[in-house]
Amino acid sequence: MTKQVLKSRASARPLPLNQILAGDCIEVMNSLPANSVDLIFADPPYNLQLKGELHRPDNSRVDAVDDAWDQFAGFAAYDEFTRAWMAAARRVLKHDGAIWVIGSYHNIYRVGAELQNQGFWILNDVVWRKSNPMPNFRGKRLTNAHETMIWASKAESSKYTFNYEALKSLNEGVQMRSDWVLPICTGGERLKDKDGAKAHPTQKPEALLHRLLVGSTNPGDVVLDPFFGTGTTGAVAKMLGRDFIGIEREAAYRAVAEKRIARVRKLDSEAIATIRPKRAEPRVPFGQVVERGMLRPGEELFSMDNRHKAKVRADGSLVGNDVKGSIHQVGAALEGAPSCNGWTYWHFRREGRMVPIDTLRQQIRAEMAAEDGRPN
Amino acid sequence: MTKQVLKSRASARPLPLNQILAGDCIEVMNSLPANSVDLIFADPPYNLQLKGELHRPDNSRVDAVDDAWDQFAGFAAYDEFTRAWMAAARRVLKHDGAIWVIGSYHNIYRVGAELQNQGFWILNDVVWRKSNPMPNFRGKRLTNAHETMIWASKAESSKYTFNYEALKSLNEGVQMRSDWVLPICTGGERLKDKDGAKAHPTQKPEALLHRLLVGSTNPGDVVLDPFFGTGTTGAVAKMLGRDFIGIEREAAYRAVAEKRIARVRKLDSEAIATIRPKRAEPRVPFGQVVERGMLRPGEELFSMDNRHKAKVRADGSLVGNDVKGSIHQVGAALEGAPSCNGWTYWHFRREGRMVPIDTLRQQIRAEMAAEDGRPN
DNA sequence: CGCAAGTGTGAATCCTGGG
DNA sequence: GCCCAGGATTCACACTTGC
Repeated sequence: MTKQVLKSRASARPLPLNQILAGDCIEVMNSLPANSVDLIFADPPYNLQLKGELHRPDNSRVDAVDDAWDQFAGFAAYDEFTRAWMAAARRVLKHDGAIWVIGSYHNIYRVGAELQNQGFWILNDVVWRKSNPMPNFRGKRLTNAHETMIWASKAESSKYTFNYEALKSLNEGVQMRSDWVLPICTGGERLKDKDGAKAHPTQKPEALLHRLLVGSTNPGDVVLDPFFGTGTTGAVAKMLGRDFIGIEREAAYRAVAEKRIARVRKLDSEAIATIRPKRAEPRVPFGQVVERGMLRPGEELFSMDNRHKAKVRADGSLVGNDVKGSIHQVGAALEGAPSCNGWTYWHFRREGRMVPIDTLRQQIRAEMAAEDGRPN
Repeated sequence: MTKQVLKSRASARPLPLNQILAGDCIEVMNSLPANSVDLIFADPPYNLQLKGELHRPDNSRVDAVDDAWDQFAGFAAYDEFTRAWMAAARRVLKHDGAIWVIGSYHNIYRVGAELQNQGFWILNDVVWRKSNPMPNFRGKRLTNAHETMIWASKAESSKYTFNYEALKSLNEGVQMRSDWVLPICTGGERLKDKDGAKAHPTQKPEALLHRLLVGSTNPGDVVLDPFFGTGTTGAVAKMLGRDFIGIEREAAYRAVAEKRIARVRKLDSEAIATIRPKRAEPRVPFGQVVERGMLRPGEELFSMDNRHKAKVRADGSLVGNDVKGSIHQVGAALEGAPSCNGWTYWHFRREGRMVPIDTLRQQIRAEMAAEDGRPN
């Protein structure tokens, strides 16, 4: 049993969580409360030159195009479509929320420019580098071996979610880059109709959504996908303990997605949990180290290279070489640096060895965690 | 002596070939005859919009791109700038010509949309994946590890130049993809002032231009670079036997570029010529050795017993004693053998010693392992 | 001389909470 | 909103210095 309609926001209307909503995504999004979802993943139609696939927001069909003038009409119609769905998405998104949009060179430049025009703030563009792309059969161009994803917060001032440590961990301890090498969706993951044909022409690999959701959402966040298709976003969101809202116009895709997501089992919370960043640790004033007697007033601290020293004072400040202030301020002043992390800069002597004072902070934090009964 | 003013077109005005023209690129381009250049490479300002200073974790300051030429009032101003230079470039370009524009997420979406708006026809977007990008020091986003290049013909109907076989040969028999892994410009290639400071903040690597010009121009073609900077385009064009026209506003950049290009020696026509190789066993592409500058086109390779030699060409093929082909094919032909492992057969001279080219392959493999050995 | 260790640096939209 | 201060944060190379 998944919760279906639970979360309510400032708006009185509840969110239809973990459901696939039928209909045109613009209309459906406009029926949702404003400022209510944490992340949007959008995989809009790429088509500019494909005949008969492009519709205006009012569902009227755009005529096929092939000459230069009609090309312009094609772009104008696509831009209008983009503007409309993106504005609707923007309204639903929380101020601190973010959006991902995936596309190819056919549409991504229109999309990226419109994101900026609407006030979204691009955080990165990410290249999905396909390890097994389709070759260019006619040999007239380069193998089109990648797609582009744009990651943008709702505004420059948004406090977007970014799980830096989790992605670094996914990347064997090295900071995650903006180029992601992943195979396209094939084999058992690729959904098929009864007759064996692929259920959706552009099904995205779950690995892509996995990395994306781990990196830019937290467990319990609400992820909206206005072009849901066969539900890769929903499947991965469910697995990772995120809530999703899918919107899909085609009944056939909705049916496939429903079945698919029903089969997905949510990972247990231990598996979902990721490394907690240090920023999330409670702040410990250096004065507490002194108060608790872990360091005594008058004791001397040393920089790692032993070139600088300072004396601890009763109020938790330091004094060294005529400089007084916090552990950070004195360290910065002595080094002539713009800033300094005093916790890692200063060391005390114990049994002839130099120990960073950060070990004392970690001790205090461990005690605080034990008191709260909270896992560290 | 290079030819200076030779080619004339339908227009009576001659083209100022292999020169660096001073001034605003829009005015200068408008002074050139219409429909006269074969390729444009444009590296316009990215409009980075940097705010404060940034320091590395070791407190050293990042030398940011804060030059006046990258300052724009906003997107509207940047769009107007883009529209203007692109229209001027379009006028100068032959109907069957093409354009490359490089940028980052800050500007590339504006650029790509305007390309389409002006009627250019995007052929590919190419991702330059940097093997050694600057990290994201604060851990707030993904490492910005790539830049984007858009390749577009003047119109959908253009018969653009694409040397499929040459690029395939550079990639040792495998179709060239839309993602190119190349290091940023450092070391001896990076131009410095007298005081050791970098001469230009955003100098592009020659390997990038090498691949681009081999793939999308022919010898004798005219390449226009309206944002010439310190002249990477001109240097590579000259080496590869293409003519260039550079436009640069800053006198200091022009001076550096002049000196740089004067030092470049044009490869002989045999080295420049590209071939249609028969299918070679794909392994590590020998072309990468050339692209990365580990061996220069024109350099001679020798058999271990010194009885045979061959010359390296720009597309990674060899020519020796009227035999042309891959390192393996030429070795086999010269030995009268049914087959030959070119990697162990061929040697180059360094400091009087003969070194097998296989050491270079091992070097590349080590780098590739470092890049791809971990999940990206 | 070689190897190890240390230093410098690259198109970057790079912090956050409390008062 | 602003100001202030705590304190968190890096990868791949090339080059230099030291033993």
